[in-house]
Amino acid sequence: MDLKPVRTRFAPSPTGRMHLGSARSALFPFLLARRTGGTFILRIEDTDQKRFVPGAEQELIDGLHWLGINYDEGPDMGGPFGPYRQTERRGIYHKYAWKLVELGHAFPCFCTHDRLEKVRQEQMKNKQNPRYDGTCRNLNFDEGRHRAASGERYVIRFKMPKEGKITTMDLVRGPSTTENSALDDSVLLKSDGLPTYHLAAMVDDHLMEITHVIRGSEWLPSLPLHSHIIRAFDWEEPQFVHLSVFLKPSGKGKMSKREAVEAIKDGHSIFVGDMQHLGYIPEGVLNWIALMGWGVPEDEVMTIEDMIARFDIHNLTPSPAAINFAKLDHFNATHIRTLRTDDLAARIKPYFLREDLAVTDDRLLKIIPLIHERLVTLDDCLTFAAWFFKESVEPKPVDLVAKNLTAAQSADIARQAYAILATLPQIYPASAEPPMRLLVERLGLSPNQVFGILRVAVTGQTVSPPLFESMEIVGKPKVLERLKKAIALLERM
RNA sequence: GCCCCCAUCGUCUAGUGGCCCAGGACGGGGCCCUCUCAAGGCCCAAACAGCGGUUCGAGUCCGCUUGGGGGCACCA
Repeated sequence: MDLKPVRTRFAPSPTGRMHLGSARSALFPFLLARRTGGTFILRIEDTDQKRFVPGAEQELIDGLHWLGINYDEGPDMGGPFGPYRQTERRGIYHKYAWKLVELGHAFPCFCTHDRLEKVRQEQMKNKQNPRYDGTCRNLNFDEGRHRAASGERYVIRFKMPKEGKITTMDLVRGPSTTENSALDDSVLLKSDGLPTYHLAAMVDDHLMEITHVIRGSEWLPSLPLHSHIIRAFDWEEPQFVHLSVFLKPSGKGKMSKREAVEAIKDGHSIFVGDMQHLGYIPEGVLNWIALMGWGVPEDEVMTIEDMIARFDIHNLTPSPAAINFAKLDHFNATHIRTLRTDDLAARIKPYFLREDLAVTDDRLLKIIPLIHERLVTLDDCLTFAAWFFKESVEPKPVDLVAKNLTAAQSADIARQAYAILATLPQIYPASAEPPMRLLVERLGLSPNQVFGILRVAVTGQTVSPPLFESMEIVGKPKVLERLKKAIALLERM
């Protein structure tokens, strides 16, 4: 791969929540920039005042920060090519739009919305493609400038050539040729003075010296327009890469708003902002996102550093990718397993606190080794270990009855276990397990039956970390107290 | 309706004309380990959308069909 330092960007519009697609649109240009020792910038494309959502920009910034996708220039930190928020660059676009008019590649258009709408209806009725009808296309330059200066409402449209064709280039799909006659006189500058995406993005990418534009494939159809704009200015064209879209898990279509909300009920989400709450760690989420649309020949479990070292545009895949939450769980669990004990403890603690459990660091550190490899998401720590921080547990009596045994028999076993454990100075695996196994043998039962009773008695649940290690942490007095309670429960059945 | 893009196991993908009776990962199934649940180990099932070309030879190149996705705004 060519390793000349590149300048790449993530240019979201603050119109909603940050989802997987946005995250990947940020990740890949970030990886390319880091791979080549280049620069990655964040630019906010907020030229649509109607769809603007307050707080969306902050969610974007928080999301990037959480994922570890750090940018070198952006609205919150500045940089040599600022400002990085398009509404703050209004004057720039105005200047360039009129420059294009001067160059004969664009024209001011004074057509009203109503008239254009009627024309469009007519065209649709006649089964024609809806297009601008060219009314203002050949307006005299001075007249146009005069009418605009006198306060008449206008937009500036690109003057698309009527004939000829243009060949565009996408790095993962190769060249593509389009007939100019299929293209419209698109609006570049809106009547509110702000640019459309087509103008703003091209101007900014040029001014900010972007070398590689990595963006969603929804832009592919307008690439010919973008190429035309760039060539009209006689600018150097950046390399374009269009990422495939994400499909819903079934692979049938994009995920709808409703389906996105549905997913959260199953503990899954397509929104970056929900991930932490759901117990996902950035390493897992990042690995998952990276592998959708990127074919990595080597080991698929990667840290962000691995990704940087391996990233190559030529391994990007053009076909749409279905979201697979099972794979997210896999990567999350795998990355959790690589965490150091103290790191995991720090990450897990908030989930206990969230449930108002009295966590102590000391006990938490002892518990981690018992639950570490059992965690798929961080909040799984609650299902395995919440009981460690409770004064008492409330086992269901039926759970205390061992398989193929009666309540009375189970109670008797519990009494015998109690008697043995009570004689020990302390309870820990080496002291408690051998005598318990002897008991199992003497009774002619399976370890599962006997240990099962003890597990439910001590932890209050049928699934738990290893029994004797758990007992050690809880301590002898509590173990005996809980056993006594369990015996009482069994006797009452 | 018009334009554009895509097409290998259920899913994400490897594969750039012979190394492929197609490899890996997730998920699924089985076995082992085992105090539950995990983790780990071993094994199994599972795909080149179809049809025509090109070629000595095609998953790999070309065309068509089909299927899927995206776009046709003073939204991005």
